[in-house]
Amino acid sequence: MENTNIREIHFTDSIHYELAKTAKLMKMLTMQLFDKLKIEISLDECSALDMIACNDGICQRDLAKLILKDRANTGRILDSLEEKGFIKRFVDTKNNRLVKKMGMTRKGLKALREISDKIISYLENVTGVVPHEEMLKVRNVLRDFRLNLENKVEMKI
Amino acid sequence: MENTNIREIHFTDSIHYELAKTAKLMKMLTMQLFDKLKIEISLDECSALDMIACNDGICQRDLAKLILKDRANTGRILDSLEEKGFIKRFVDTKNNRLVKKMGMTRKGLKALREISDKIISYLENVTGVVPHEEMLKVRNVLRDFRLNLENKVEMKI
DNA sequence: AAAAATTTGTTGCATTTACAACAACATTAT
DNA sequence: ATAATGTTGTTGTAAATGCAACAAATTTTT
Repeated sequence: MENTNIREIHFTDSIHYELAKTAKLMKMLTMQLFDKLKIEISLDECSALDMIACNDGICQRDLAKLILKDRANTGRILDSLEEKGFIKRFVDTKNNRLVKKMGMTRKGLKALREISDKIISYLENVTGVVPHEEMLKVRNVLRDFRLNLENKVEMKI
Repeated sequence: MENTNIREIHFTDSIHYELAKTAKLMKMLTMQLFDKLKIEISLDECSALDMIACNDGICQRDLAKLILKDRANTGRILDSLEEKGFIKRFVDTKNNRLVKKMGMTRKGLKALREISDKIISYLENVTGVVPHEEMLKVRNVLRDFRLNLENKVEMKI
C-alpha cells in the first residue's frame, strides 16, 4: 500500500520565514521609532556606533563582519559617522599590515547614550508581551543557531 | 549612597540584533544554496510562489503584506513569475473593487515542489544543530512576538 | 630577487528597494 | 449631482546595497 499522504512542507511554516518576517518588522518598527523621535542618524549608523563602543580600536573589516555589511558600505557608514564627529579613525597595523582602526569620540559616546535612553523604553514596550525569561531563552537559542550558521555561510567580507 | 553601577545596555545584547543578524545570515546561506543548486528563480520569487501556493486566489496587495514587500515590487516579482509561466493572473472583484488575483499553474506547482525537494535536506542540516522541539518553541515565541509587532508597525502597504 | 598571492580599504557600476505620484475605479460626503 | 476620499495596481525616481575591479602594502612562492 502506497503512502499517498505526502507531507507538504512550506516555507511559510519554517523557522526561516518566521525569522525573516520578524526581523523585517522589527527593523521597520525601529526605523519608524527613529523617525518619530527625530534621531539624527540612521539605524545602521547607530548599530555601527554601538558596535564600535563595544569594540574599541576595531578595524573596518572586522566591523564589517559584525554588522554584516560589505567593506564598501561599512566604509561609507564610517565616513558619515566620522563626518559627524562621532568616531575618530586612525591608521594602525594588524599582523604587520596597515589598517584603519577607529574609536568613539566623546561626542559619539554622548550621542549613543542619548539615543539609547530615547529608544530603550519604547523597545521594552515592544518585547514586553513575551515574558522576559522566555525572550532571553529565544535569544540564546538564536545565538547558538547563528553561530552554527556562521560556519556554513561563505562570507565574502 | 549613590548607585554608580549604571547598567550599560547595548544593541549588541538585544534580541533585535540577534534577530537581524540571524535572519541575514540565514538569507545569505539560502541564496548561496540557490546559487549552488542552480535554482533558476530568486529567493524572493520562491517565497512568493510558496505563499501563492498556500493562498490560492490571493490578490496582489494581500500578498504584498504577507511577503512584506511594497506593492510596486510585489507587482514586479509577479511579472517575472507570470512570464515564466509559474502563476496565472486574472482580474476579479474584492469588495466590489477590481483586483488582480492569482493562482499557481501546473508548471508553477511542479517547479515549487522541485525546489522544495532540492533545498529541504540542506536546510534541515542547518537547523539540525538545535533540537527540533526547541526550534519549534522558538518559532512559536517568535510568532507571538511578531503578531504583536504587526499591531505596532505602521504598514504602508 | 622577481613573481604570485593575500590583506585591507576605496571607487564605480548594476541591481534592488522604498517611496511618491499617478490612473482607474468605487464609495462617501456635501 | 458633484466633489472628496479610499482602494488597488503601475510607473518613475532617488537611495541603498552588493559585487567586481582596483590600489597599496605585505607575505609567500618560485
